[in-house]
Amino acid sequence: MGVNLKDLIPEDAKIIIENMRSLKGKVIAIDAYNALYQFLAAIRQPDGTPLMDSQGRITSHLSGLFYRTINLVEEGLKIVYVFDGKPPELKARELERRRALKEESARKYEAAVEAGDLEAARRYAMMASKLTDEMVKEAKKLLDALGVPYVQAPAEGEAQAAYLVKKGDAYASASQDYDSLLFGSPRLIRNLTISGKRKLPRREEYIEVKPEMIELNTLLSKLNLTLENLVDIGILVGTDYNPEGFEGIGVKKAYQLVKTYGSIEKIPKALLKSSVEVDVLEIKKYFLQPPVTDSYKIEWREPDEKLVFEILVNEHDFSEDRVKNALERFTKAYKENIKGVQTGLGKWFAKPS
DNA sequence: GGTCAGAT
DNA sequence: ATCTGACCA
Repeated sequence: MGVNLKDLIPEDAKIIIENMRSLKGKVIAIDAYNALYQFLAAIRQPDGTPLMDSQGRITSHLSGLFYRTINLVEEGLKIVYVFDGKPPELKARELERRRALKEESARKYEAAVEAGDLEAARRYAMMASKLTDEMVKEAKKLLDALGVPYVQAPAEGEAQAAYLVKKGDAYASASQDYDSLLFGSPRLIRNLTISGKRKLPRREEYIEVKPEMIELNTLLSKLNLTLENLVDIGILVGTDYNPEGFEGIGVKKAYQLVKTYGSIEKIPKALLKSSVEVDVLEIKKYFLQPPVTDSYKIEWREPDEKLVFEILVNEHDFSEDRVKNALERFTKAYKENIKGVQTGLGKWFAKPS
């Protein structure tokens, strides 16, 4: 779920990316869990059935990962995925909340199928989606075959992605969630896709969605806040580490409280009612100093087309023609946009193939 | 979510 | 050239 800062971000703190070319050559650290989960939830038939191979294994996440990665590389972006590690103990309640929600959704899905309500079936199937360890493993395998790098975070992927951007190893983090901003990412890109039509939930309407970038510094100065203030606001409205937030506090009140008292610690306890015990300081510390690692290498390699074929076509029944065509585009894009412009000695010593 | 082909 | 909708696995 992540922290909901949507209504806190002023329109003029968003940079709408009208043309992907403006990101050409930039390293973008994509929150892998966030991307895979969205593919898994969205790539389904009208009745909610996901794409599956002949052995009944779900392939929606692989389809999304494959085609979107190719599109982004074709636009000249240097993609690196960041995978979650072990979730912190602080997240236990949120994980339990999600598990319960999925269980509930699975029940509602069955009921909707029973009632023949396709629309509801699809909605609940989406909500019931569970990204398994096996799916994550398969995704990493595909990335290895494509020569697209990924970083394994020790804990939260969003924190590691933010760290890559802070260090300058990536230009921006990409996720639908705002958490990487709280983890201090200097730039966050949301809606990072090429084809920008999205169906509004519960409506027969489509809206055009364009990628948008939020710069942390711009955001903080527009709101006249420090990063610590922003973290405090996040905690007041609720984060993965205190999903309940505080009673009656949304972004508006949270902003006022932080502005009035200077920090969450100084807000009178009487104003902060919560159904559960919340260790505010621990959460705050987690956002400001999350576990991250320096042991990663971000290098793009030429795709191993045979291996990609083996995985997608032979193992998972993707159409040979489609994969072939997509790989052709990808290899061409790799050569033009990544290989040709990679710095360092690598290219001089690259093995002839 | 993304592709592809047919319609406009 | 852009849009629509069926299909993808």
